[in-house]
Amino acid sequence: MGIPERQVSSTASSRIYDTLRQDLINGRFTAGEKVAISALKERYAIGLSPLREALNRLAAHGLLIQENQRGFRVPSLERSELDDIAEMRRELEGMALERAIRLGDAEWESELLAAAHRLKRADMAPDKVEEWEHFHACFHRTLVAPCGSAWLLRFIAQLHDQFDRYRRMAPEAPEVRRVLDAQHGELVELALERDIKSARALMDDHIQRSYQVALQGVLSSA
Amino acid sequence: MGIPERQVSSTASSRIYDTLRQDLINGRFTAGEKVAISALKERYAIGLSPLREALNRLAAHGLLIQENQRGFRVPSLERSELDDIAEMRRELEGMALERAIRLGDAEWESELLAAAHRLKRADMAPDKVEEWEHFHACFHRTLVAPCGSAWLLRFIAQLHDQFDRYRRMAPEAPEVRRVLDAQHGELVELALERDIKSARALMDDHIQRSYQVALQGVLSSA
DNA sequence: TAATTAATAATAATCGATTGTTTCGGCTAG
DNA sequence: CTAGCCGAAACAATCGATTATTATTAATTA
Repeated sequence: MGIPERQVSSTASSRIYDTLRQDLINGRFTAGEKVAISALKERYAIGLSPLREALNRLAAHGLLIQENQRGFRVPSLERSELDDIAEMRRELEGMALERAIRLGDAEWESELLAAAHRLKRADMAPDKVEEWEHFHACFHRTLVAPCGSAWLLRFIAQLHDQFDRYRRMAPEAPEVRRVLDAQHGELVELALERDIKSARALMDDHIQRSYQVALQGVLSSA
Repeated sequence: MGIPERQVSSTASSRIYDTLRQDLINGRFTAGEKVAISALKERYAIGLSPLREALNRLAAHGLLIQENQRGFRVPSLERSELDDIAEMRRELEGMALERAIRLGDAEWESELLAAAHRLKRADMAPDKVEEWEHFHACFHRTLVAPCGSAWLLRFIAQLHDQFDRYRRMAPEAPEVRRVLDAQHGELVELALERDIKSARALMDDHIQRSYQVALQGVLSSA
């Protein structure tokens, strides 16, 4: 009753894919280590076939490295790669934000306000981090959603996954965190005012600061 | 010999992946149709497991659409999607070309000249199209190769796959083809002269013309 | 001793069979 | 007629076992 929901059915493949994706982003695997497939099989209590299908997908997304006849490895964390990812985020999210501000309608404004509010209210306490991360990802996705390009959004999502691998590895930086949180609100304001130039500049600064935080993770573990 | 050879071993998975990728790009599957897995199994004489792993990878790359419990479908060809892909190509390849011209060294210049020459000499006769396509892809890859961003190159490669699905569906246009071929040579000249502005403009025009050609494929089949 | 090869263990990849879900055609009730 | 409900057939997903390849260790030789 109620909603005639589609998408009720999932598969073991896609469930383990989601789980592994989260665990990879959250750094629950040591960077650079080889993935022991049969160990995963036990750890997640899943069959080999769906597991291997998920690993193949993750490799295609760049969250794993696949080498013929020798399985999968977790990509190592390299400063040069973080630089690349951050730089691409600046370029692509800047582009997307500009377009979103041009194309976004009233409905977008509402959803953006809602997403920002959810994020602001979310707690960052250790046991609530997952929830905060969810709202944070949602906010950034909503911000650029009406950019008009499915491919641009796809690339940005991929870059976020990569970036978060680094960010979550980094030590906390409360004072930067406060600035970043404030910027979320400011981004909404500028978006509503349709101030493209300032919004892009702020987004650039936002990513740059996040980058600085994430960088500590690479530097400390190197 | 200097280089220790790599990639000697392949797997059934990656072989069928390469084959299917080519066949999808070449339009050997009807756009929008459901993929009959067991039919592919026969057609390519391959087991279910490697086949499914390949399909999962292709879906992650955007060359197939995966729906839980109902297998895989070949994406349909939509004008709006072609517009998106072409626009993204303009943005990303323009960006990459600019950086490549800034960063490319003498070795790059040599490889670029070589790639352009191979392409020029390649025959476009029906039975040699595969070879021409190979050299064409190589040329464009070489052109932007030293841009310094692995992620940018990855995105561009993905867009090329998508774009080519449309282009190869389109009817031949010999007079546009001549212009496009000439532009390859001009792109090399401008790159060697390090004329960033003109090179970007020409690349933009090149993609725009290719887009016009590819568009005929969508319009005629619609 | 160091290098090379042979034997063995570990594990990645693949196969064949089974299970579970969706689709489709006919049937029935309203 | 038409909407809804079986049951059968088709097909996607998954499992358990097997094969092929790589990694490790021991043995052998220069």
